[in-house]
Amino acid sequence: MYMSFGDTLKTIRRSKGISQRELASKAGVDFSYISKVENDRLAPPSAETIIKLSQILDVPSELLLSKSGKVSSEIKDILSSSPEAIRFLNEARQLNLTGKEWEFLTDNLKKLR
Amino acid sequence: MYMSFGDTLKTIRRSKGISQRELASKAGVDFSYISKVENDRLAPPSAETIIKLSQILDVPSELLLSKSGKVSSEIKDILSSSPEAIRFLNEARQLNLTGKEWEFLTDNLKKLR
DNA sequence: TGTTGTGTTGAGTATCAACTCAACTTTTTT
DNA sequence: AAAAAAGTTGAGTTGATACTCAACACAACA
Repeated sequence: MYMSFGDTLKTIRRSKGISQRELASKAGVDFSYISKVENDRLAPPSAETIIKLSQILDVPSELLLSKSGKVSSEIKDILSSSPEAIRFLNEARQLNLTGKEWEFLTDNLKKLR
Repeated sequence: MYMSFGDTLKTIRRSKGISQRELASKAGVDFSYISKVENDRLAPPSAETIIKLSQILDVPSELLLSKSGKVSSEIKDILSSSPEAIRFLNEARQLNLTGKEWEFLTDNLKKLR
């Protein structure tokens, strides 16, 4: 069952017992903005704000980032670093890898060095 | 020696013996826009326009995309598809892989299936 | 019951991305 | 040297992104 960005944020926030106002002020945005985002009345925040929210809520940022369709500047950096990295991702796309397979690749990464 | 997006585009275009006006009209943008981009007076075009330009110039799109800092919608798709893919890239970032290593990973990808 | 905390809504704003259009200059060709 | 082609520049436009601010609603608890 698919959960939107808004639903996901709302669920996490509630599970941590923190109000929209508190989350918003810690993240440096208006609380009404959080409300709208949680109800999918506005698009997800910027990658940077999503990362802040994740830190405040103490969840891995990949969770919300992946639901947002936004790309962090760190990831942009690595894609800027080499055409080969982009090519790798394009190849990977055609294989439609599962989460488990990505994890396998992450493990393999360590063996590379 | 580093070449900016603009320099790269200009060099490729000239090597193909095609004018700004011709490139622009084929890509569906104004020629003056190409001029400014080539001289780095404007930021690189959108990922989609970069891909068009690459096709017209008959070069792999990764070349210009990597210099642009832009991310194609295809790549965004795969990052939206799983947090594990994002995690993989973040891990890879810390290793600061070389082009050769990325190519190695691309080859490995095929063995995965 | 009223006031305090929490969530929702509408309308508006600032900044940026990705360009266009018109005028001009420089270079190349004949 | 004149004309045509190619390139440059400034100023402006359009739409999206990423929000804010003020007003209101609702719920709960003292």
